[in-house]
Amino acid sequence: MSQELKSPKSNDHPLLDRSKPFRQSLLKWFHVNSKDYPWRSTTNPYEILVSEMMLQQTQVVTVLGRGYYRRWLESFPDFKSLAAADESEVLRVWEGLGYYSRARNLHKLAQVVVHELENQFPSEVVEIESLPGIGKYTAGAIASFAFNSPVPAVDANIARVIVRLFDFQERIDTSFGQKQIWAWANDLVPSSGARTWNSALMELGQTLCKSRVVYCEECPLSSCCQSSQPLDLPIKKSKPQITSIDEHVILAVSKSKVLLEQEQGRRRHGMWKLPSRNENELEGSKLLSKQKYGITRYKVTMHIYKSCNACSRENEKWFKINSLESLPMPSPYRRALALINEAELKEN
DNA sequence: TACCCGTGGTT
DNA sequence: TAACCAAGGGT
Repeated sequence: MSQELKSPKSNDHPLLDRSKPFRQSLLKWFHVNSKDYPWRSTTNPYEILVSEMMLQQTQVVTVLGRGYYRRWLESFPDFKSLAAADESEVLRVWEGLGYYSRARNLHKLAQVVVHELENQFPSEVVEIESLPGIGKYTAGAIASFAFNSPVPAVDANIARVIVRLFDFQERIDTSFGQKQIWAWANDLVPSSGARTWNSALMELGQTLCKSRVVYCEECPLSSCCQSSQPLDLPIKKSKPQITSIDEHVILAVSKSKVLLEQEQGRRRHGMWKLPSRNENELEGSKLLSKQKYGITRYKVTMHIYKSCNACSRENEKWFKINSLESLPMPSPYRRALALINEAELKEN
């Protein structure tokens, strides 16, 4: 193969020859422009872990602006309280953030820390990565942010910055591409001050070196950036096409109770939803509403029918309407339940 | 490796 | 406005 890993450590790259002023330039910029996130003002591994799990594939504005981070720490302030909680309660606090396996993994992780590690979160990046729900990025992030360990942590922001800095003209969503980026990140990270370094690199990607907009005039690294067309990088395989599908569910209300079904599969496992029915069972049922929502690569049209004589099937259960708030429920069904008032009126 | 997993902000 | 995509990880 023509794909050879470039090794900046061997000083064969012009960028690394100037590594010292290069670093100082970024750190100076960060000192002036860094944002005041709550997870940046702590070195508590638990609080940093929670932020990293929440921020996977999720924007800062969602985690902070919609109160998820604050509510989580109020509900589960430490490993012990999280380990002791019911999964249902854990999912309820996570509700609306999506990718619910993150919450279940975080729950499991807390139980491992409390019951197997004597409530002591590991400081070695290899041990951190062995915990449930923790991959290479999150392990590096926690090791550097909480313990200031000199390790890289490559998220989408840092990958984009590095790829443009070195003008890497190959796909990054391959094992080779990933190895190259991590090798560069590893060579860039300073032996002391990794916490600030990784934060700075990340924030550069978040604010100036963005995916579809760049502000090179303001960038502290513009003088050593190798890319002439930054918006063409990084190179990835195009995303799969969106498929439209239909979903048929019932809103069954009786005696101030509503019938719900608990998800069993890999998707939204353990959460409650409006029960699914085959379309042919619903002939004659009144269609209350059609609501669209997206999930992964699907655009779903949810058809909601009023059901007058539904019976509970496997994994289905009646809940008092005034108890629904404590159940974990995916957002589309939470919205659909607003129809209850309307449905009840028609029942009476 | 390719695909799966949610949701909502941004362009 | 629809497409893009965000502090990724698991299988």
